[in-house]
Amino acid sequence: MASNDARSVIRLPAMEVPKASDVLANELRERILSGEYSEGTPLPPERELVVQTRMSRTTVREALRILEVQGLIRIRAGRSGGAFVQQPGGESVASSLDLLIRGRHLRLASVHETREAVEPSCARLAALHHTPTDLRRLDVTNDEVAAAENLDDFLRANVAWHIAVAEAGHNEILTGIMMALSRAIYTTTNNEGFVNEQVRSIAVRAHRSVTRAVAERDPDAAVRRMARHVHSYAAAALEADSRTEISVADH
Amino acid sequence: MASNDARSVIRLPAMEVPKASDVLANELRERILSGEYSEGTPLPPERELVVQTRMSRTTVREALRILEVQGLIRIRAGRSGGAFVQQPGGESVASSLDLLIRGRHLRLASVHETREAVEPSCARLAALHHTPTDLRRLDVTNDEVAAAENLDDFLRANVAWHIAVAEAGHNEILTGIMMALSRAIYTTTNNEGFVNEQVRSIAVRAHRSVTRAVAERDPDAAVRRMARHVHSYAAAALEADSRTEISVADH
DNA sequence: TTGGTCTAAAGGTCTGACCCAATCTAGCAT
DNA sequence: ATGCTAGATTGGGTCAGACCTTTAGACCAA
Repeated sequence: MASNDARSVIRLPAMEVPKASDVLANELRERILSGEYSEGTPLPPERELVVQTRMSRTTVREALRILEVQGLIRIRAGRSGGAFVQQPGGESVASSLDLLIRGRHLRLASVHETREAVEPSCARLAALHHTPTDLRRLDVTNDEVAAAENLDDFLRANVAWHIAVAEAGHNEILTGIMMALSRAIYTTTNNEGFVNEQVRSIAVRAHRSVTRAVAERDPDAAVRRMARHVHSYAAAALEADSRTEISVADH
Repeated sequence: MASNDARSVIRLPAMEVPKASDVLANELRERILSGEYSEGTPLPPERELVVQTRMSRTTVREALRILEVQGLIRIRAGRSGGAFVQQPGGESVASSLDLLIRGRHLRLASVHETREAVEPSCARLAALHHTPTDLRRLDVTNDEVAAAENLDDFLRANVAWHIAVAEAGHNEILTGIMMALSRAIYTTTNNEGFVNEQVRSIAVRAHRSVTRAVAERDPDAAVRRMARHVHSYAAAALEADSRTEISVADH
């Protein structure tokens, strides 16, 4: 090697040869993210993309599949089907967080830690930015929490209320994070049976007190009350299954 | 519609017919997430999966592509290549958050809001859970911040320090979130030119004071100082480009 | 009205071939 | 022996073309 150094002065950097499907996926992704195509705009049919790009249908389809998994397009079969542009929403963040949590077998503590970090801030933003519609939704969902007759109903309504708080803050990033955390907590708290009548009535009261702070646009109180609520809930859940890892969710 | 209600009492839910590639992807995903296969385990070659599943290679490949995008496998070409199991890491969360931020053209304020919500808690966890290695890394990266000679070096080192704080907290969810936020802030703060000598030296001092709190295992101080630092940085950045949306990152 | 049938458009799947990349190995040259 | 090069092998990447399935719409028949 060293003896060849003088052979030519030309030096080239290490190069990467991207896959064809990635090239197409990247191109389309940039266009979608740039906002060039608005929500719902149909991409050309696969066979049309084939003639335009001069790639094979296999390649085109792999590119579309990539974008679909990333939540950037939605694909429907049948006549007038095809690929339609879709701006990514909180769900894609939620599902990737979900994979992280389940795949790493993260301890329940990590999820609750994160929630304790995030949710009080959601309450704060909700107090600052909520609309009348948001307030109504908080009341409605908390009524459902109070009216729940079995464990599953309770958990579902509980998640709905917490997500309503996040959405009242009108910050889509935090909302996406909360959706993911809620899903994880939902699948773990289920089957645990630590949710008794007492826990439920305490939760309902805590929710009401947070809602009041939000309605009165008192961010500090909202933070304080939400922090206390989440912390005590986490402590109870952790005590109920100490040192347990998250079990695989039933699909 | 209403007149048809009486025609029959029978009600059926909307049904979904899953795609073959999704079926395979789901099957493999469940197995990977369950921990049945450890990190690095090779999946059978595509052609082998074809004979085992009696699906076509196209279908098998689409399934593998899905898992690859979700960060559950890594695919290498060439002899002794193939698909290898990979537990999802923070990067996949980061990239989906990145898509959300870029795709929705979220206001810079949203990103900073989220960061102000998350990062103080990272500091708190760092104060509680850090190891000697973590501390050293905080010092090293902050020295790089101080030594940076141009804007790009500064931003890079700055991101590295903040991620080091997150990792010192040993919570992978928060780490993933911080990675995503940092990436977004990096691409937006760049080109803005509000980072002058004064901002930089203030940042270095703030980092040192947070690091001290972490080293002394004083969670409250860590939270307070980090909150102040992040808040002032956000205020400065927001003032520098008020009411501006995130520009498309250069790839 | 209600249901059947047909057609066209579009995605979903299959087959089989060939191309490229990475690795291993046998054999040749020194 | 040593070292290197030329296949051989195993694997993913791409292509071309056919056929199946799903859906929308139109038209027809009871």
